[in-house]
Amino acid sequence: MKIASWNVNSIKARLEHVKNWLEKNQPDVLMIQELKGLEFPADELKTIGYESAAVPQKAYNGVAMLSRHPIHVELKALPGDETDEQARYIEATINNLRTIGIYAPNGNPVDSEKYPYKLAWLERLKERLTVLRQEGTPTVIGGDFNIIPEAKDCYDPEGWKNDALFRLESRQKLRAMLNLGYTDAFRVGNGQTQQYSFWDYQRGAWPKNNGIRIDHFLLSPSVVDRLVSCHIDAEPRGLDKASDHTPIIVEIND
DNA sequence: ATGGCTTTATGCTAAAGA
Repeated sequence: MKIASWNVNSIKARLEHVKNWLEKNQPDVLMIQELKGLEFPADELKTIGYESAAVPQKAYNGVAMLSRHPIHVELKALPGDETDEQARYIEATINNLRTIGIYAPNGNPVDSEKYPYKLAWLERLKERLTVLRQEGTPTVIGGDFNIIPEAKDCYDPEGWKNDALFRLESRQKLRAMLNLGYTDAFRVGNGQTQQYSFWDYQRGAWPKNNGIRIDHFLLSPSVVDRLVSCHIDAEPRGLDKASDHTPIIVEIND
């Protein structure tokens, strides 16, 4: 089973890229982040073989789950705060596997209310993952975590040390989730390699390879045992009118 | 350079992203 995640930075602007990538790579599941609008092209995706479930929001955020298999939606919001209206979470069951797609808050600037919102959101995510671990539910959680796990995941760790994506509090939230028993799938088979999933549109970040690794897959223990591979496909970042993120793909045995 | 691109909004400038 091949599961992918991609922050597309507007599904409307990136639909052709997404369709082309799906037809070439044929994943069983694609988690999409940053739909950036209320319209979702479910019919068009259906014509190329993908069911979909979307949690859209006007102008900002928005996540979706695409699958070649039936999707049973479990949750369309992250539990723990009824007042949170930002579309950042979708949880489903596909092929007896719990699949969760997330778009974690950015959190910048760190002296604004956005940073405590980010940390509180990540704490709620940790609480949800705790429940799933206690249940023993086989789980794959993927998406844009907006967290740089370690220095080797950033082209300039010193320059990023006070950014919300690399601040110690943000990294501690990710580590707390790993400490529940989840595994960063990318680091299982890629050793100490420096690979990135995001390159800024500005300052020639892509041609200079000034990237950061912020899109991740976390696997519960029984799913790690089935892990075949996890890789980042940088090719779509080089396309004309590209998203600033590129897909990450995890493959697990059936 | 507290933002050099890119996208959405019923726009003609602002907000958000990371």
